[in-house]
This record gives sequence, C-alpha cells and structure tokens, in this order.
Amino acid sequence: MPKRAKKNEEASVEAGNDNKTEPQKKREKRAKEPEAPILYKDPTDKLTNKDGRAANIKMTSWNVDGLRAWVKKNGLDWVRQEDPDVLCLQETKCAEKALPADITSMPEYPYKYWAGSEDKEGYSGVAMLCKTEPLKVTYGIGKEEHDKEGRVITAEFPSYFLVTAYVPNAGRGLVRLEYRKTWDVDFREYLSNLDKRKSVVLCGDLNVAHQEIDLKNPKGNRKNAGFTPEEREGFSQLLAAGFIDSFRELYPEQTNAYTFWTYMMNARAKNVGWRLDYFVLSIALLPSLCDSKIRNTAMGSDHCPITLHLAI
Amino acid sequence: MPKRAKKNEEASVEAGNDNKTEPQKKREKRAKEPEAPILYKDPTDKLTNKDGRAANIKMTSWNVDGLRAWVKKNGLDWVRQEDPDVLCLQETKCAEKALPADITSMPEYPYKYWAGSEDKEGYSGVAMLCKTEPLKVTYGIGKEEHDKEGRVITAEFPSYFLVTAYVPNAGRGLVRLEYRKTWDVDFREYLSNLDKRKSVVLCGDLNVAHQEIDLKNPKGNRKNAGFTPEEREGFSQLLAAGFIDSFRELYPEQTNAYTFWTYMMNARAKNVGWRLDYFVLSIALLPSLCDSKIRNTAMGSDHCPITLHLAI
DNA sequence: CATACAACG
DNA sequence: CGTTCTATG
Repeated sequence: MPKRAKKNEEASVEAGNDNKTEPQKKREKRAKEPEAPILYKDPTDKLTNKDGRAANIKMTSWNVDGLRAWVKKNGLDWVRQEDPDVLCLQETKCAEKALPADITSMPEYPYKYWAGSEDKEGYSGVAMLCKTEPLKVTYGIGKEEHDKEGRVITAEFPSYFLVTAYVPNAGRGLVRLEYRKTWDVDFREYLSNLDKRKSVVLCGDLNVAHQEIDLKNPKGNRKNAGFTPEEREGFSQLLAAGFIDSFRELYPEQTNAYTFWTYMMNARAKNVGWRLDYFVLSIALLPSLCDSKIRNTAMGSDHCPITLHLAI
Repeated sequence: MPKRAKKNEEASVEAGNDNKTEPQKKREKRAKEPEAPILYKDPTDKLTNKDGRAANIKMTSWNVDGLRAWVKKNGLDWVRQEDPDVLCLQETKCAEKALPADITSMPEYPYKYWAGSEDKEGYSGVAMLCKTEPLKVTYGIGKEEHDKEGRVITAEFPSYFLVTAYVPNAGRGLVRLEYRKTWDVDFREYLSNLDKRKSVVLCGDLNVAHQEIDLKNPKGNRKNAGFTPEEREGFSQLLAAGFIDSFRELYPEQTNAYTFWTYMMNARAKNVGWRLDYFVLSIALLPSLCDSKIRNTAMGSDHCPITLHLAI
C-alpha cells in the first residue's frame, strides 16, 4: 500500500490536432471545455449545531467510480465550488503514478493520501485530500486479509479520527457475501478501537442501504448485494457499537434520499437509487453535528457526493 | 465459421435522454448527426480498359479496424457515396449476432457474408457485401490450421473468383512471423488452385508493403511486421505465381501512396504510411483492368479504402 | 493511438 | 451502463 503524501507536480500539456477521431475529440473536450455549470453553496446547509455554535469543519465524500474519468467529467470543478476542508474519494481505480496532474497538483489541498489495490490495477482505491496536515495517516485496518485492496485511509486530527472507506461489495450472486461479513466484523472492531482513543468520523461508500427507506426498491433487493439482511445487520451492529448515521439522525423521515443510481435503465433520471454513502459519527460527536447533506445534483459518477458540517 | 448469408433485418431504436454522460452523448451522436461530408465520385477514375471497353464492375475493399466503431464514424455514408458493386471489409472484430442493424439491413447489398474468429471474440473477421448473388461462397482456404480466425471469404461469380483476405499480422517482435510464412505458402497455393479454374481477384489487407516505394520509412522497418524480407518475398512469390498488383501495375512510379497509417504520432496527417491493402489480379484479368485507386480521404479507420474498376 | 474483450460494479 | 484492464494491431 502506498504510504507517501504528495505535494504539487507540474501539469503535462497535450498538443491539439485536426484529423478528429472520437477519442481525440474526447481529449480535446477535456482540455478545452470552459467549465462545468457554476454551483453555488447550498443555502439550505445548516451551519450551526444545536446550541448555535458555528460549524468550523466541512468534509465531502464521493465515490467517483474511476478518478480519471471523473476528472475528465469536471468533477474537480464541483469540488472547487464545494470547497470542503477534507475531500474523501472512493473507487479511484487508479494507480498513484497514473493520477492526473489536475488532482495531484491541486494547491487547495497540499496534503494528499492515496491507497490503491495491490494486486488488481484499476480496482477499488481511496484517497483523502486535506487543507491542513493530519497528525498521522495510516492505511488499512491492521489485518492482512483486508488490507490489500486499498479500501481504508485513517487520518488522525487533534480532536478526532477521520476514516474513509470503500467497503467490499458483496458481488453479483452474493459471491463475496461471506467475505463481507468478516469485513464487517473486523472493520467494526477497528472503528471501536479508534473510538476508545478519540471520536471517529467515518465516511465513504459503505455498500449497504440500511433500512427500507434507504433505497427505492426494498422489496426486490432483499437478495441483492447492498440490501441483504446480513449487510443491514452489520450496519445496525456498527450503530449499536456507539455510532450514528448522521444523515438519518437529522432527517429521520426523509424519503427518496439516495447517493447511488445504477447507470442502467435510466435509474438516476427516475431517482431509482440507494443510499450507500454515509457520514457515521461517534456518539460523542453528536453535539458537534451541524448538517449532513446529499449533493444529488453533482454529476460525474454513478454516486453523488455527500457533505458534513461539524462544529468542533 | 458462420456460413449463412443475411438479408434485411429490422433496425432497433434507442430512446434519447437528458442526464448526459459521455457515452450517452456518443450514442446520441451516432443516432442524430446529420451526415458525413458529401463525397463525389472521383473524377480521376479511369472507367475504360486499354481497349476502351467500359468498366462494368466496381469493387471496394476496406480494413475497418472494428466494424462497430467504423459504423459510428459514418463509414457507411462513405460507402453509399462510393456505391461499389461489391464491398469487402477486413478486421470487422464483431460476432455476427453483434452486427449493427445499420449494416445488416442495408438494402443496397442484399447478399451479405460474414466470417469471424471462432476462438477470440472481437478479433480479426472479414465480410463481403454484394449487389448480385454469387454462384457460391466459401470460407477459409481449406486448411484447419488457418481457418479458425475468420480471415478469408471466397465468392464465385460467373467469370471470376473474388477472394477477400485479412492476412495474419506477423506481430510485435515478429512473434508470429513463422506462422505467417506457412500462411503465405498455403494461401498462395489456394489462390493458384482457384486460378486454374477461373480468374481471381484478391483484395484486402495483405499485411505487407511490397517494395520500398510502398511505405514511408523502408529503412527503419526491415525488422518490423509488414516489411520483413520474408513477408516481402511471400508477396513476390505470389506475383511470380501469375498475379499482378493492380495499383502498381498502373502507377509504377507513384510514391507516397499508402493505405494505412498508425494512429500513433499523428502519422496520417504527416502521411507516414504503408500500402498494405491491395487488389491483386490473375494475369488473365489484366486486359479487363480499368483502374485501381486509393481513397485516402475516407476516414473512419487507420486504413483507407481502395477501389477497383474492371471491364469484364 | 485505437478497437476490441473481461472483470467488476 | 460505464470504468477499468488486457490483447492486438
């Protein structure tokens, strides 16, 4: 697992040319297209906690489904508008040396951490970009069997741990459900141990819709990856261990709130989605919670980003 | 090897939609874009033979480098303008059942023949589309070892055989040169045997530049696939067996006449190319030869099409 | 550089 | 449906 942080690098340039093939046009598009539509800060974000204390930390998490494609689709323009203090990305599907200069050279985030799959190139992978330097950054959850796929980065800040995770998908036909169950147990133990030392913020694609309210089609998906009783129970046990689902805490009745839509069957246009991406907090952080939002207008992946505001 | 001819089929329709991802735009492009630039019949084509007899058959050969991509790039619009009596395609890289309706339903060519690789999907593959029905169509060259990759279709017409071929590439590092040499021997024997019965027109990607005049960079390519002494000698021996290279016959001094340019290094814009595609004729057809042309303005592949006019 | 495939989601 | 990989050219 790569353990280096990256600072700025020079961008490489590509010359344009004339005999336009499709892929050439694609590249030119990336290079020349002016900007993504301008997004303003969401005026509905609540920027104070229960006691009226002002939010002072903003975090965004996004499963980008291929970082290179997402960059070409101007995902970074959205990030610049959102301007979080920490940006966590999942499913980067990109070796560290293949990262686009657009992101490795981003001056807004001088502290950047990357984890990729050791065996399979272009599989899994997570990243964390920070405006301020963490006290310490670690990779994985301390168990050989889980730490070869670039799924977890943990950053220690003065008053909390920030963990970003891309939880293993149980797979078509649930071929990897048994593995997922062992993951859920070990990951919960990892988080509980952190929680004994400092409060924890966990964010990322947890690859489970917890309750029926968390996906459009609960009935039809009980035997599908992401909504099996085993995966839902795993999430319930995580909460029982002393954590809260920040979005559901604040919006307990909110229906049709999803963070993932399959590319198939025009699911996003019909909002046939799943809530798979979360900010999960140690109970001790509940007083610091200001808002937990789903940015479902941001395009560039089959997941949308989510943003958390804390007053710490 | 598929041995069925195909007639018309219904086109399938795709609904448009709004949340535009890159691949969606690609599909819409294919559906909605008006037309490729209009091409007129080449006024420099010579449409009579030496004796002034009028050409009465027109054939086009094109290595399309992936038929599905080529269709999306409006290759068929060019074909409709060119309007040959027979169209031969190489490197279709497409299973018969995956053929786009745009080509399977083309009414101009009621008689269509397809050959694909048996083992590797999306590899090799040739096709022949005819306005008039051949007396007989066969696939391969009658040798097990050569006939599993969908490289040859032979159509028998009243006064000649038409053979279209995609000759095996000798490969990077010449890994398949030995195989290519056995192919060259067996293919020559196949053509010679046909020639004993009726005159032969051979067209396609023969994967060799015969002489130094046939590629931009002869010096640098003597050890590269397509210009090794062995491959060039194979072509020489084919000619020695009673065949002629129709283009070179008519234009013996013509330099910078190529039919293939690698996509790399902007080779086509600089005309750094190779002449790999040929109409090779039985000597007996020499009196029928009117013209043999390279259509190097036609885009859609890393090869361009070539066209033959005969007065038979 | 570009077209195919497979694996994965 | 879309991103990645690999093989092939």
